[in-house]
Amino acid sequence: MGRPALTRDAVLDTAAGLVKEHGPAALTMRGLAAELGTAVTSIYWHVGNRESLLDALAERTAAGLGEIRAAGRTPARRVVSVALALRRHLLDHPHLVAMVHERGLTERMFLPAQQALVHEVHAAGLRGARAASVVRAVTFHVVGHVLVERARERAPLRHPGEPDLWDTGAADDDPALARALARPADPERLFDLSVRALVDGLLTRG
Amino acid sequence: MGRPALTRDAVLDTAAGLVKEHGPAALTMRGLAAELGTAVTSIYWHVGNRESLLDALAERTAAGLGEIRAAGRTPARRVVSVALALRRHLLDHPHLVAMVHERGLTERMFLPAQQALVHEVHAAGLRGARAASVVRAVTFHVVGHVLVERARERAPLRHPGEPDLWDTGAADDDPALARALARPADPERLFDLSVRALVDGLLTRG
DNA sequence: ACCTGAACACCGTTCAAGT
DNA sequence: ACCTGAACACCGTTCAAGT
Repeated sequence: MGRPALTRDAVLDTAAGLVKEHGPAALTMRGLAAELGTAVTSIYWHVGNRESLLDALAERTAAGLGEIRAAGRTPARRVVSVALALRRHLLDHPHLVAMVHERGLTERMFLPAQQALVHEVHAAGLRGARAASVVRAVTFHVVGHVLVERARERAPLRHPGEPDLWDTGAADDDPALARALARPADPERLFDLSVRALVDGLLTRG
Repeated sequence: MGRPALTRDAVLDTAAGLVKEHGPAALTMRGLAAELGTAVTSIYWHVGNRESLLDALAERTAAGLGEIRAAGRTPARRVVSVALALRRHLLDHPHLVAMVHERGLTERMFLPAQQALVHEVHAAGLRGARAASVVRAVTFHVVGHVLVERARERAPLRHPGEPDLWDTGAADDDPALARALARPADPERLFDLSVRALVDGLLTRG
């Protein structure tokens, strides 16, 4: 009767739930204790302090990214498909990924994806340090792009007068460009364009 | 005599100093008041609350990025040179830039750089929405790359057993690749490689 | 071994009161 | 118009005490 015994895993589970829903900033020790139905201080016995709780959570999340399968006919397309899948996954778990990222564990998290990329890059005829750089460049690009996207989402409402910085002759004689830059970017299309360009550039260089 | 009158600008100045040195998390209202030699509550009269103080600080920093000059002979090289300069600037002011980024003001901050990029992309013969996408892809890439770099710096000491995930046959028959991926990335070289590839890819596409 | 409440040193913020 | 101290509702963390 009463609550089931409090375990380290139970603490991590409900902590993960809170972070997934409201972000790491919303995870307080007292709130977590309330959710668990225990005293705050019990948590400390099981997981140390808040910092190591978040560390453990990040480890867990980093380990949770499963296999990623490439799709497409050419190596370039297959690499791009991995990048797209990776981006999808990151966007689907924004809070948890942010936590992993802040703790510098992103690289470990991406190990399965990197193995898939290695395979494709080999198929494209690259080997050794050269191939490694390509794999890394692609993962950096994906993570970076998603981070920038997410920052844009968080952006406050546009400040008055900002969009038309591009209208007022800043882009001299190219009104179509001015209009395009005055509009918010379409992250989906932008990502597609840039990974394709990046991968093409990486795979075709001497 | 005594302290010079407390002004909104004085508050922002010393707040900027604290953030620049120790990061936004280290900026407390009480600590700021102590630094200013006033009561905590005086700050509230001048800048509202902590959140709007950080907003104002971000605005300020975003406006502070000056002109960026391109260098090099071909348009591609000139675009790359802008990207390199941008990265330099971001790495030189990590805390302030993080603040701007978290508030989604990065795009505004990069307006001068984007204007330089527009010029070069025009020189490369691209116009309109196509040119706009190239400009955006490059800025996204730069910001994203720097964000990933900075996360890697923050990374804790490597966990035991992690580096050799690549040694133990994960990268089948390419030991040079395995060695390269087991080593930490060289961000300088990686950035150079990836912007060049990206810009090449973007400028040569039909 | 596990859980607890009390206590400490911090936060940001409000408010009534001063000049 | 500007500055103040007291007070409130929060934090994370430690510790002695319970079972």
